[in-house]
Amino acid sequence: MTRRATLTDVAGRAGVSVSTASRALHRPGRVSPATTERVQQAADDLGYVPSAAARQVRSGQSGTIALVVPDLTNPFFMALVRGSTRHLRAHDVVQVVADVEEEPRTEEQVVAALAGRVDGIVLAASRLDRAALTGWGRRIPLVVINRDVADAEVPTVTIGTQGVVAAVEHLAAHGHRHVAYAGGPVTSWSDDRRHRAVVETCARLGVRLTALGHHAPRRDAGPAAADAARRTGATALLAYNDLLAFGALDRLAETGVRVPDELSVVGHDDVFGADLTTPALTTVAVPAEDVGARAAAQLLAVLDGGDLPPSDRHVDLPTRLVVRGSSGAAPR
Amino acid sequence: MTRRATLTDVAGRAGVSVSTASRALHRPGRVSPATTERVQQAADDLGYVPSAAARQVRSGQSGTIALVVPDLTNPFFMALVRGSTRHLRAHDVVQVVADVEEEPRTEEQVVAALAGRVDGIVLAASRLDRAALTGWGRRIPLVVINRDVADAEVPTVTIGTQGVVAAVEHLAAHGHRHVAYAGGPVTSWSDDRRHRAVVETCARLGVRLTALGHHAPRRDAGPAAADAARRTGATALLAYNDLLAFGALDRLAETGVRVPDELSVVGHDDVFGADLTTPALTTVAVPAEDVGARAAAQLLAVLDGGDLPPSDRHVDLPTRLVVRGSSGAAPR
DNA sequence: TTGAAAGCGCTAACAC
DNA sequence: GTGTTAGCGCTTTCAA
Repeated sequence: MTRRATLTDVAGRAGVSVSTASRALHRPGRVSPATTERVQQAADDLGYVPSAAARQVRSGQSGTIALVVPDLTNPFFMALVRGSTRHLRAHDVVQVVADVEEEPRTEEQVVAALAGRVDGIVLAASRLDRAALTGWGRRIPLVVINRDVADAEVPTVTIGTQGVVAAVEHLAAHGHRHVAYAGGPVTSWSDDRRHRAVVETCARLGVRLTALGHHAPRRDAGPAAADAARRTGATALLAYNDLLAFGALDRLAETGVRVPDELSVVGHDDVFGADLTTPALTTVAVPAEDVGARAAAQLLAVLDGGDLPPSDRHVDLPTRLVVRGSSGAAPR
Repeated sequence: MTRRATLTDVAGRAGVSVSTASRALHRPGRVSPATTERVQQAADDLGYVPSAAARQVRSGQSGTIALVVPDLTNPFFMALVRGSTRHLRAHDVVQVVADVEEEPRTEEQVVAALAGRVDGIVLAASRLDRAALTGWGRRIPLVVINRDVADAEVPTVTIGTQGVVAAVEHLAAHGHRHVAYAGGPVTSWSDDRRHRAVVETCARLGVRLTALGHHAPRRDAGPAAADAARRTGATALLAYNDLLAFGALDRLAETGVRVPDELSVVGHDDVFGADLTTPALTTVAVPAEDVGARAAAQLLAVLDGGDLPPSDRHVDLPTRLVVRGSSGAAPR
């Protein structure tokens, strides 16, 4: 592989000017069939691939948007990515996916690196602080998922608390009087919102609630959450997400605690694998693909429509409880 | 959001020339502190973000490579993506991930769209035919994962058959005399290779083998594979990948077939969730992150080294069997 | 139908 | 230390 062929090379080989070559390649019809043929042949011989960058310099548009997620190995974000990909593909927009591995530092760097090469960015569950978020919002079209940047003019897509509320109600209906909540990352807005909803619902139903503090949203953080839950004497454990719940189930099985007989466990997200565990995990289903698609749609709207009607600036998608085997009646 | 600010805007606001502005921003030290300060202030005020495209037109390099995978929702590819991401991040290269959803047509389009905007492409488990592959290999630096393009000069990273061979040996050692193999996609090179290894090992050990034909590498294709396996009278089912094995387990549980007592099941990839099933899935562990990282490394080597020593052009990474509960002694 | 030339945003010689 | 200028690959007037 030597230097990539340029349009000038193609034009030279075909014995025409660059402009003719350009036209032949992109506006067939404005050039004689014979010439078109010659140019295409030359392009083929040379393995010519048009430079998107050069196009972009002229048009000011890259035809690319970026989707930044905190953890690609979390099946929830995969689903989200897929929803976004599909929407964008249908609109001929190339998508860049970046995984920042839950690191705010990395996220900042990645956003900085991406800002100059894409037309807009979707930030999923961003761990950036509000100032950074509004700062970037000034420099490049932004859409955030599961963050509230209400006063700032950044469009958002969030997921509702219907599911967790239903989860608490479900537990209360099965006789649980004491529930433990294993929280997510400190910087997580979702966790904050979810936690509030749980607090409120427990209060309303007269259920005692113990907060177990913050946890990394990963399976390996689950065992500690399970142990903590057991120590509180709660009869049900509500986990920030399914990965955490998986880890809790691991630990409970290991220590011989029967689920749900001795402890009910409820996750969140209904990720791949939630129905593989024994017992299968009761969890909150989130329309992750929709979330991705809506965010992509919002970004495209901002990009070519200019401004979004206020009603569309903040989309909140509903969640719902999926009851499986890991939750049941409270002990005794 | 109006037009994005350009370097000219910044220079204008700071009252200096574009080149000074450029230097102040990227080569502090070659410009007086006072000027640097003014320029940076102006850039900040304007929310200036340098255009990567413009840079690229000059340098001919985008600092971006693409990773194309057949299915992002398959945890195996997620792991691969992560390995690649990490390697590239460490080398300051931005990565574009594209999910082509097992569609050769989509793959072709995506590659075409990406070829002009990235410096190179890693194709994981490409479904493109050999001609298309070599064609693209001529136009842009390419590395393929789990494909054999031996004669063409495309570097490859493949995974070995140690794991499946060990799986067959393990089954034979436990008294299985008849094994069924549920194949992957028709266009899958991995399936072909894996299948051959199974055929050979079975022959060597005097184990009867029934091929169940091709299956989509997804959970929803598993039930049919399970049914087919049962009909053959085989005592063990070797699945092309874990997703297929999960689906088979679903179906076996549903129809009351005990695993492994009545039928042993072995998957491939050891994806997330393989240890969540009951019984946990015996499977072949693949160093997916390594695969991604090696492919990325190869591409970078091609990109800046020019040519790769022949010994490094084709990397084959070893796999190993992980025995869990889903496989055991043959019935009676 | 085709060609010449300008210009997109940026960097790097090359002056001063 | 700073400004002027040329040119990266491409598209698009504007002429011919």
